[in-house]
Amino acid sequence: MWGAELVPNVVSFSAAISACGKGREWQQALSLFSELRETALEPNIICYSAAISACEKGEQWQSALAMLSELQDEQLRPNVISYGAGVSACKEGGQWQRALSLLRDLWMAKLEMDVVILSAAVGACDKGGQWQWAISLLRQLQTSTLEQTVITYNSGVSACKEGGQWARALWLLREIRTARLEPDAISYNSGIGACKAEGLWQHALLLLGDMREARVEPDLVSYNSAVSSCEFCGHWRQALSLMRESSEASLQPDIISYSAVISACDKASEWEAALSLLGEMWEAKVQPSIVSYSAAISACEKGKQWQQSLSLLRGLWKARLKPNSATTVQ
DNA sequence: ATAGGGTTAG
Repeated sequence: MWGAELVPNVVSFSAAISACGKGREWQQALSLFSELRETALEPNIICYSAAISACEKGEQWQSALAMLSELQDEQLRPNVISYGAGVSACKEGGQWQRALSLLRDLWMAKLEMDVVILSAAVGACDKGGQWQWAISLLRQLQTSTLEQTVITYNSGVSACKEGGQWARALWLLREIRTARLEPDAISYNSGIGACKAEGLWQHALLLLGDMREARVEPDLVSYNSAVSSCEFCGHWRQALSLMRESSEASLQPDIISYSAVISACDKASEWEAALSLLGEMWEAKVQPSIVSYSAAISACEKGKQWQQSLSLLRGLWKARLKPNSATTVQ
């Protein structure tokens, strides 16, 4: 552009910054922004929003918020788009208080609230472990004139799950229908995930059944979540049988499926089953990870199979996976 | 002409 003696304007800078954001090149986006500052051009709200979004995609919540305050210093008014990118950046960084504070700013600026920014805020509460706030935001949505979406509910179910509020999670799952929306696989999967608590594996299985009945095909995440609830309860046979069931449903068990079942074996001190599953992974061309190895090693240790533990540790090294603190042989 | 934001599994 320079070579052709064409001078980029604010529009070209905005487009370029946005392109960097989409390509996950946040440093590049910010350096373009400082380049823009060195010209006689005045960055506008669109440039700023593109830069904030690039920070968000690069998980740089501090930079995103810095840009948001900088644009206000420049006497520019943030709009829903700038705030939306900011809330999302806070969500990624687990900064739920800051996300809520941006929501308040948006309200104070009398800007129109929308369902996506509210969902992002619910997501921030989810990540920040604030299920009460997540529910409170969801209630705000319900009493507003905004069109509700299943995604907001999904974030809410997930927040309850993260907060260990399984009954509330399942209650919200039911509320989706009350709101005349159709729960999708993610809704059910979050609900199944919420059943990872003492004695709740049967609930997880019931939800799998509910899904089929509602003609929402369980996917690998559904099965893996159910396996995980069995793992939590130490029901390794049930966990294994669920993994087999997923195969029959043409869903190839992946690294997460195997790791969860091997962890279930560990919990039940079933070292032989753990080892056999680890071997099966190789056959299925699923590369074991540090998680699967750790679980198998722990199972062997519980069974006092020191030789096996050592041999697995060596296998870990050979696979060039760094052992972590969970893989110590006493 | 140029900007954007939401959900699930080890």
